[in-house]
Amino acid sequence: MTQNLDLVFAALADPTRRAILSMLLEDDMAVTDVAEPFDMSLTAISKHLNILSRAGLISQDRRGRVKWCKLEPDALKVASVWMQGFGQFEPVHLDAFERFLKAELPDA
Amino acid sequence: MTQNLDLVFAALADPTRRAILSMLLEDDMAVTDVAEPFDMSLTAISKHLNILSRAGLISQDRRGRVKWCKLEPDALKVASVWMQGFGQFEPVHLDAFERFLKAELPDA
DNA sequence: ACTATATTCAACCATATGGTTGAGTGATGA
DNA sequence: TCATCACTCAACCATATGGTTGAATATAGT
Repeated sequence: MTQNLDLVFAALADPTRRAILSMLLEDDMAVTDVAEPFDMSLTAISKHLNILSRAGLISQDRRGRVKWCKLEPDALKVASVWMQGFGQFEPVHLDAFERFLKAELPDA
Repeated sequence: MTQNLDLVFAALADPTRRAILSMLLEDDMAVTDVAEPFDMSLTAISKHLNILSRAGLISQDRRGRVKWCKLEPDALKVASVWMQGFGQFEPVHLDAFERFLKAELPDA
């Protein structure tokens, strides 16, 4: 559990990896396409993707020679809930918060 | 900005530092008192506190020979907002979210 | 003045991180 | 079949991280 938080937060601490996550928000992508906008070797991107994968933030599905990367936003929830223990984000009210979201974002 | 996210997420990636933040949730503490429950040198804790401080997650106020550490939960907000860009946490609805919190938690 | 307390500094260590290059594997398609 | 494409592996490098110890600094109390 705490290990998972370690991995998630560590994964998010790198700007390249955060950028990758943002890209995957749009659509699933192949490793080569993920790498394209970065001024960095494919190997480096491959490593970043592994780190994101081990943290559970993405899943990778190899189809033929192409490995498709898919965002797994649920993995952020653990971190999000942890943070809600601080300041104005009270974990007690999570249920109410989710009801609120359902009402506000019916098709999200 | 992105630099700040780097520092905040990196600071949160260590279990000792997360534990320290949880402790400071209760009350402000002196460095020695923060260190007490950990099986680790005072120097190590001092370093952790510096990392938390540089990330803006705590402030340190030296009064005499004692340095008081204070939680700064607002620093988590940047990270929290960033995460809301994923999954069910839509940044667009932040204002509505804050109105919701004000209504649900009048004295938080 | 002296001693104890609170904290930091400096130097060091082992391991992790983020990057590189060059070679290797395996699927695709002409 | 054979070249190409998508990706990974292995080895390496520089720097960062998380920890240690022993000495240093500075305030507080007697």
